Amino acid sequence: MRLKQGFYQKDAVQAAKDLLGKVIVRKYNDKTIKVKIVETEAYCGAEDKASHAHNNKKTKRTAPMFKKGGHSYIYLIYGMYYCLNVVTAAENNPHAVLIRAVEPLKGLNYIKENRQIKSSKIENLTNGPGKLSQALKINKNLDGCNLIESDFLYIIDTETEEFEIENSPRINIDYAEEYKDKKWRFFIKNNKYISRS
DNA sequence: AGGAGGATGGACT
DNA sequence: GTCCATCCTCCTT
Repeated sequence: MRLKQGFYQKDAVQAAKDLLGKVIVRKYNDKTIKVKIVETEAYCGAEDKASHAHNNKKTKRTAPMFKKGGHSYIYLIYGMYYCLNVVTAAENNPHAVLIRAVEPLKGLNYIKENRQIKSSKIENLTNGPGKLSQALKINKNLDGCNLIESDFLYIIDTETEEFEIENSPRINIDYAEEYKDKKWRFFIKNNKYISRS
């Protein structure tokens, strides 16, 4: 079942944990890809120095973070890769969850098609934020889209096996001063598709 | 198993 | 001009 508006009306830390095990559905050109979320990071409102929306900084790029929970926030990083975030909490409270790694469930052939790499290891296809965006053909066109209504990108809840959640500091946010040690990265314990241990 | 180097572009000072 | 919520390949231990 598709996650509804209510699911997203919570702070990013809670949402980052709740999103683990949920399934992202991506459709384009009559193709369907499904992947399970196995690793996330929470970026928490105006106080969080790691967040693009620190001090409520609202620009063309960060505007989607200020939307009501349940929208996407997609930005270009290092000139080459896109990162997919799920906006949470209330309108004008810029919380978002970065999807850092996913596990392929359906459409593996399409994922391989979208990811041209030498390595043939399945784990290397979607175990990082830039990788999974490439695998799912995620780009600026999907920035700010409504995950409750979109036919191209949304998240569903399915029967999943029990799992344990581990946490750690977030990746590559050395600039965030006292916020860089917050353990706001969450991942499924022992899952082989996480970006790093 | 881990580091160097490069690719590449938008946002911001 | 500098900084990035990154990744890939090739190289040395």
